[in-house]
Amino acid sequence: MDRRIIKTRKEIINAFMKLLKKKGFEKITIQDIADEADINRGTVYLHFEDKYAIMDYCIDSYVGKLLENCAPGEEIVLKKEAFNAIFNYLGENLDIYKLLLENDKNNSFNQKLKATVESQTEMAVGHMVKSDGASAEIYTQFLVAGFLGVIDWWIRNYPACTAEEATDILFSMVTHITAIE
Amino acid sequence: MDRRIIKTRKEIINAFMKLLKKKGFEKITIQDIADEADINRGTVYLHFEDKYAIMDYCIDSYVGKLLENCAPGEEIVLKKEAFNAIFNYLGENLDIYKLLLENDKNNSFNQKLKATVESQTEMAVGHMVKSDGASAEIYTQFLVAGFLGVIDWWIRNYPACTAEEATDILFSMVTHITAIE
DNA sequence: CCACAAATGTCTATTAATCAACAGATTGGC
DNA sequence: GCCAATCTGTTGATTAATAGACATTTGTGG
Repeated sequence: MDRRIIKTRKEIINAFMKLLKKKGFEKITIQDIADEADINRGTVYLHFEDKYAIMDYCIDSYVGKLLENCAPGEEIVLKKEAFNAIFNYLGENLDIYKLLLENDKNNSFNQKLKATVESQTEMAVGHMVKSDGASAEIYTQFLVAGFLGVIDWWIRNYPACTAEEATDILFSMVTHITAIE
Repeated sequence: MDRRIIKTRKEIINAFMKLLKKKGFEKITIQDIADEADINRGTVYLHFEDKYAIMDYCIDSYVGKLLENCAPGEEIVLKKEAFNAIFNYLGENLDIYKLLLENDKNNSFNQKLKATVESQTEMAVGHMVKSDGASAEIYTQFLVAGFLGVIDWWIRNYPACTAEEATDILFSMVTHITAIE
């Protein structure tokens, strides 16, 4: 892709995140973003409909970064190393993810994360428990919701516990559940 | 001026200075600069004839920064605060100025600096010593050359002495000379 | 010494970003 | 409420940067 597009988009989201931190979503104007990014105001409109679209794009890309940084192309959940990688990565970039969650009124973050986690959990559950369709699906839904719930809580309430503690407790619950059979 | 020009030029000189530090002037290629700056190679040619022009531009702009940071619009030399400001600024950005001097085969740095220092010294000397034309000019030339020589030595040999020591010694010499009359 | 890779300098067509101007919508203070 | 200032969303003309291609030059290793 054209370098200019990549650079401009990066500048916009950097400016947006900076402003999100400084004054909160509601007070952000397109003008602000253009000024902060040092680009023409019209250029912002070439890339995004409005600031809601920018917020959405941010969530998208940061969820993407989280996933690709923690399990590039492989199964994400139900492996202890993967859990650990996720909590560690979140810990290192906590300010960003906290900011996103706090300003995410539509629960987009969880929904986007769920899309990937769900499909990969399905596969993992398919391998581990030999159950008929309905019961496997219940396992899956329970695991996914539990996992996402803990992630959400951990980000919002850090430092309620360390990444290691979160990993250990979460993983032990998952293994107990998948061993019920 | 168009933002794009400013940004691109900044990216080029940043890349150039980084490469100057990493591999030295001779080994730098236009290709390198384009890669490092993450811009198209052709774009470099839109702004500069060759890498010598970039080097020249760097010296120009860093001499400019030095001057405007130390005496914005006023007389530069023959005031203690000005001396102090110059040495302090140089000290804070020593890596850059050292790099420039070490790679300045044409003595451009001194020449460019001289242009400003000379004209302002002339004025200062005109006020301080009541001499006829020729003798005032000798005062001026002596002061300018001495000043530039100390600056050059100080940058190349830091930390031979602190900014404060350099300021004090240089200023005491200047005051003794201008008091000869 | 030759071959092959990399860098150069230049070009064209295309695209993204710019500025400036606009009328209409919001907002905050008096 | 109203005025002024700001922000919005869009436009059109212009300019800078892009990718890609090209023939040429440089320079390094076999």
